[in-house]
Amino acid sequence: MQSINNSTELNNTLASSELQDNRSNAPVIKLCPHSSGVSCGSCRLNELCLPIALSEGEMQQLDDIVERNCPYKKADHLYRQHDEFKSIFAVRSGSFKTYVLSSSGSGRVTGFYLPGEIIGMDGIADRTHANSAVALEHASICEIPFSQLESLSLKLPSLQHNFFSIMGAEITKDQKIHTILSSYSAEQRIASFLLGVSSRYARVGLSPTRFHLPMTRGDIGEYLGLTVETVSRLFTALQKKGLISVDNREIALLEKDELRAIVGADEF
Amino acid sequence: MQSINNSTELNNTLASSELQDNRSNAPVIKLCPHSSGVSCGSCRLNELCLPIALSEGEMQQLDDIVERNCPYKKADHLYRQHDEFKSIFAVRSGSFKTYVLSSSGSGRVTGFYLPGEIIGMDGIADRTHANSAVALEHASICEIPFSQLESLSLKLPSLQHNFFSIMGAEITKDQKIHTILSSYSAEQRIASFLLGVSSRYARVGLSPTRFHLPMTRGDIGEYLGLTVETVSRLFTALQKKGLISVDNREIALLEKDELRAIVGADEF
DNA sequence: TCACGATCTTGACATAGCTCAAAGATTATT
DNA sequence: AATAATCTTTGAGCTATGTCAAGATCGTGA
Repeated sequence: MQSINNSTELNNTLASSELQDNRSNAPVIKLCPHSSGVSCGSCRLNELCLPIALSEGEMQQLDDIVERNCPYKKADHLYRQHDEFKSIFAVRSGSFKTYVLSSSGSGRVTGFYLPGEIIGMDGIADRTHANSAVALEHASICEIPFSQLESLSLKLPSLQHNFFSIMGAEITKDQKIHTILSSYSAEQRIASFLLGVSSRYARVGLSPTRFHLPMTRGDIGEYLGLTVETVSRLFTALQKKGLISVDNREIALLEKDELRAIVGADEF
Repeated sequence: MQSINNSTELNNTLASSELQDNRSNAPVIKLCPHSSGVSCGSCRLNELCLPIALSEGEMQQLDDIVERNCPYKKADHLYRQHDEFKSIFAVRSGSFKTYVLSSSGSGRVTGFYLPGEIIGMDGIADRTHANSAVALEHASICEIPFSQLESLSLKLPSLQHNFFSIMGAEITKDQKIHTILSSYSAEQRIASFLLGVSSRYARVGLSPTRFHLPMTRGDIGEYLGLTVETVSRLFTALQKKGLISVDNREIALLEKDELRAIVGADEF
């Protein structure tokens, strides 16, 4: 079966320079040097990320505080619940989920993060992460130490403005999920979820109609307040209706308008 | 029946000076003068609001951009969905709810805002309010024009820091509701909601065990993803168990520990 | 390559919470 | 004070989704 995964494509494209650099540096001392040829200025995501509309000089100053870490592999944690909050992270490639462990053991997924999106803002208020964040696949990130971001934001009005916007977008997104969880049927939740992933892939230049889901059905269920079984059944049902095609985690949206109709217009 | 409402007390205390000023100014031109004797420095909420830890001089600069508006009466809108975003608002007294109108007519409540809390951050990202905000009772607010807040934040590091924290707290709060909606039973949602309201009243110095709910059962239901009937039944059930006492909207939490046990420890 | 664990699917059944309905209580309006 | 409108409670039955169970499939590491 031929893969229609385009998330992995992006992943490779963006992370390859680092991966190669690291592999060729024989003596393992510092695997992920700060200067691995990647900079905000050269990053294809820079128009979607923190540096939007920054001048060359401003971007350079931001570059100086960004730490570009080793690639993460599946199941590696970026941080864990209750860890001290130090940085926020921009996803460069791959994907992450955030989750909380309920006292009853079972975790609940609170978010998925794709390239160009920012993780870690749950720790800003009380300096402690309220979630854990874990890679869903090979992934790379840019780490931005928060105290330095604050200092730099005082000097660069555009940066402060961008960060306010990014936090505002997170708030708007979370409130939208609130509405979804409090009033949508299972079918509406799944349709809305697929359309949401679609537009987030579109944002980074990937296909909005054919994509790979990096998360399990179980993750999706936890995120949407449904069980694995319900998620699975609905994928099957939407496929039978001809609105999507499902091949394991490869999804194609065949009838976007009908999906939109399911969630009830005024969205997407 | 004697009222155990203490929200109204706070309401009166905080808003009285303005109310009186306005009534005594015969010619109705500008009902709510900027200088009505209230300032951040003299506000009893200043330790919970934007000015936390600001110096005298800094607070004065913040004061200069704050607009203290006419009191709002029940059902008055602060802003409506799709309105241009211009300001954020600090609740000085009374309470508000935010809601979205689904295309199918019925609204969904996305939040409740009590004294000392900030409304309007849903508009920061795309300069348009994603919610409507409406007063649940007589209420007064401080309006902070966002562009001026941004400018001032560049000059006052503590103010920038506070606002980042406030936005971060909103994000953390929204993610917690996500967990509640995606995994709690109706009884857990109600218990969690009551404990949440309790600690928010405690924060502003009111009783955490006896309080008035400014919202209807219907509002609570929309907020928690339940129907009015379920909310009503659960209030009755919790009262029968002796955990709370309910007299219309006057609530007393009789067994907080048992309520905490219902939601499952590690909260509140 | 094989085998094991994780993930996914499907079925049968159970139930929490929804819907519909109607009456009582509270609040707002005239 | 009377009336209307809104809000709240309670009951009875229904249904969407959860639970439990069993197989099928996929991916991974030996």
